[in-house]
Amino acid sequence: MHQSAGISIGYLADRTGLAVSAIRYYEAQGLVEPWRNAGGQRRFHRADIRRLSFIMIAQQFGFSLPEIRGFLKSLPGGRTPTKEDWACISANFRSHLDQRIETLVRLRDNLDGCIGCGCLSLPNCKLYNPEDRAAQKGQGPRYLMGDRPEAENDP
Amino acid sequence: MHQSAGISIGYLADRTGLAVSAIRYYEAQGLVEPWRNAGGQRRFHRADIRRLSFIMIAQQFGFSLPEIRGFLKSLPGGRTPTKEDWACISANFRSHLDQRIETLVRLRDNLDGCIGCGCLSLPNCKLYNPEDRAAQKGQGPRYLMGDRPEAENDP
DNA sequence: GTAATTCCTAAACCTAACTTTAGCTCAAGA
DNA sequence: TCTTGAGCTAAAGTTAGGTTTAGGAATTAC
Repeated sequence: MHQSAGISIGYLADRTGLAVSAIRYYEAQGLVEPWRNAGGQRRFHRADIRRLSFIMIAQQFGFSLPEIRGFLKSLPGGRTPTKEDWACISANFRSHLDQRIETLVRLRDNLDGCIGCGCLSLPNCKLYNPEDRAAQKGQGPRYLMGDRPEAENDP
Repeated sequence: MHQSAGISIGYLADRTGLAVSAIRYYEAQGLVEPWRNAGGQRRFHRADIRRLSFIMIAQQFGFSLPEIRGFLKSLPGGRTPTKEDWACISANFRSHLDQRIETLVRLRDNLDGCIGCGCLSLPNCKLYNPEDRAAQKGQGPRYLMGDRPEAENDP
């Protein structure tokens, strides 16, 4: 199989707009796996241009490199990914994306209640509701917007 | 004016769910401005509970501390913020939030074209379009998804 | 064939957003 | 009063996602 010489890291950098150092960093993070030529230099598959572009796009959507590595795991290791491989990974990616957007929209809508009440703090504020709070990412404030159910004015 | 003794950093931490060290860090970043008591300990306004909660919420939406400081600048310095003050800042915040969500949705819709074509790379992919690319945050890939208009198969 | 690029590694450095540590002071309760 | 928890500062450490630097080695261009 005349797998060809592969492309150099510099060429890959030119084609993707990434810095050479970033590509080496991605390799260290297991996002791309070049081989080496006789002189020890990295050689990449032409398909890695697409792979790295996918990484850049996913980053724009706020996914971390480990999350992106997870997406990329579904791509075949031995051969060049086909249209179908990419369609599959894209669909998976898309569903995570939808989730992310929905979370933001829900938080925004909750915030709307706060703007309506004009104080960001009353019990009728939805961000204040435990169930809504549970949906938030990370730890979040224990008592959102500064009030505990019982009191605003204890010691 | 019996401005009261103010609240301690530990109490503020308990009420917001933030670490004491985080609150001190926010002070260093100019997000909150406590005064000191006779013994040199920080004292906060009760209204700072709300202020810090706002910071936490804005962070969940992905805003940086400098951006959040910008939002908070519209709050009055001398007096405790009123309902109206908070309504104003919330509206401002909301519009930035809308922008952020729109950007994500637009990117997602562009990605849909790619999923449709199944390859994440053809010229009919919208992420490939210079105008759409211009709308992206950050530098972004120069030739998105791995193809230049002219060629997939040059050197 | 030689000069200019490009590439290599390892290690240090960078920013954001914090946390941890060390050593010391203040305040609150029995 | 005295002990213990809470607070103070300054500096160093941490994670993510890289970049920069230093000192060589391989490639490419003329």
